[in-house]
Amino acid sequence: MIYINNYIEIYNLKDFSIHQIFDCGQCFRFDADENGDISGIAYGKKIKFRQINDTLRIYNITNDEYDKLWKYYLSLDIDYSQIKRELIQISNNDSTIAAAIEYGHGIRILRQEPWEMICSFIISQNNNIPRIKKIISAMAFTYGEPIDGGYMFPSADVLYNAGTEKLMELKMGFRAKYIYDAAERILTGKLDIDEIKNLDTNSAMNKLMEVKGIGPKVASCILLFGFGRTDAFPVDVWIRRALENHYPEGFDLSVFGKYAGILNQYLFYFERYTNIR
DNA sequence: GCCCAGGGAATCG
DNA sequence: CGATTCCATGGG
Repeated sequence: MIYINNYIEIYNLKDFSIHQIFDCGQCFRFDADENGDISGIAYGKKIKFRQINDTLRIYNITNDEYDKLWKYYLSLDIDYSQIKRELIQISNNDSTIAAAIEYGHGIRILRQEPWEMICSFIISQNNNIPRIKKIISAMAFTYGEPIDGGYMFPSADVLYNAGTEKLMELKMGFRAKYIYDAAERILTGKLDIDEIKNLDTNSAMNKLMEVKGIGPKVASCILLFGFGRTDAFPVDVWIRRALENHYPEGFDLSVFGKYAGILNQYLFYFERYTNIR
């Protein structure tokens, strides 16, 4: 893959760190290389990011594509400074929340592709990040359309036609039947991406949880990272630890409303990388 | 309620 | 080093 002066640049970025964004457990198809650049595939395109201070260079896209797609993918249409102020104000200057926001100052929630997120977070259950990445990579390599520099994430159609036994060969174990069920539901219309987009978050959770292998944690990850639902609050082991450690008396999630999911990411990243055990 | 599924990473002794 | 634990969900 060669990028010949084929890039755009964004200047004066605030609340934006490409390394934090791609290292907070929301995305499984991007990796840092030895230069610190981050490359991967999304929306059927291989792209590469290079950030130096408050300038971001994006290789392999045009300004027009940035305006139409990648700006939203990176949530650069959202004022995170304002969201941070609101979170701190709502929490009455809670010291943990302030510290978590300070620590993960450059995190943004990516708006990724819904079907890929459904599969990715089904695969993620009871699993660790290196292996999740391997399985998703194998799915793309084996069943995805080839593009310049890699493979697209495969459609529900090809995954369904592969069948559970062939999916098992990708080392996804007992999750193969869950992927198969999700693919079947997409093909038969029992699960409709556009319908989910129009449901309120609670109804969308329930709809997603009709799929075998999707429980509350996986459903809220899908909504947060694949549908831009920043009110979804996935509770995984790190969030559970964060809440137990810092709020032993209990934590009132409801007051954070539509930004609870963004707070979730600050807390996750803070707990994951600052607290040993 | 409890254990297992399939596997590799992380952590322990 | 080998042994054990971890991980989110559903089914027996």
